[in-house]
Amino acid sequence: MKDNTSKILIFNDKEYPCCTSLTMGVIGGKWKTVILYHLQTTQLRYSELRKVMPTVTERTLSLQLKSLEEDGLITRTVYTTKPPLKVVYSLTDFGKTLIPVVKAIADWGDQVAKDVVKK
Amino acid sequence: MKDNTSKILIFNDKEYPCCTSLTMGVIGGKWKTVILYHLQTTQLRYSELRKVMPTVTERTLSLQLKSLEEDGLITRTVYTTKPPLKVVYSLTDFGKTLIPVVKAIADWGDQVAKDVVKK
DNA sequence: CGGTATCCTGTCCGATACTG
DNA sequence: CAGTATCGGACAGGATACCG
Repeated sequence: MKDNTSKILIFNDKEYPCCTSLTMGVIGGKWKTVILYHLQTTQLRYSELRKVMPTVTERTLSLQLKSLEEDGLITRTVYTTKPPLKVVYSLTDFGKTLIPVVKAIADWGDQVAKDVVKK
Repeated sequence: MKDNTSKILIFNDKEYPCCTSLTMGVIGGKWKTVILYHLQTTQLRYSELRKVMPTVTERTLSLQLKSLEEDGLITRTVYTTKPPLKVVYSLTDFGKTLIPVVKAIADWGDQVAKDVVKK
């Protein structure tokens, strides 16, 4: 029997034509996997994220963090009421389900890279 | 001892600040993982790729295929000299090293998706 | 300290028409 | 059959300055 239908996948009200494009919709973009990579084993403050990702702008980092939070992958916790603020980001349980994916992505990048040390 | 240097990763003459961003630079974008996903187990003709990816435009499919070919992940083989042409795309050995990554991405997408069948 | 606001740029990608 | 040419829109992301 011929199947003239096509299956659409849905996550957070967005439609995707393929399971891989769904995942890429969530962790795609230039910086999201980098953030998740650094949060794999430890929580980090905003300023610590900036240190390990020196080439991202504040605006972009802020937007990407907000997007990851909206998708339920990370949590933002504020530890002070008055400035100086202490804000910490960490993976949620749902975010932790992405660790195998992030590891696979990181490992492949490691293996194929020629690395160069810059001052 | 303090390390004031930062490591830059290089692949195909492009620089990346992190092993994950390198991989995303290669398989990022809206369609590349979808193409690799469909080529995992079998080679496909151009028209067959169009059939399994009905929502991508010809232009974009063509560009993404060329990009994947330039990065050495797929090969393009022409089987005829006169029209109608027969062109087949398949993973290279190097492209096959990405299969675990594509699988991890696809599996996660599968697990979190709610799927809907559309006419 | 941990962000926003504003502005601007590049690039990705879709629509459509045409070709070897 | 398997693409390319041309055009244009949307949006991701950078630069910089400022705010609670």
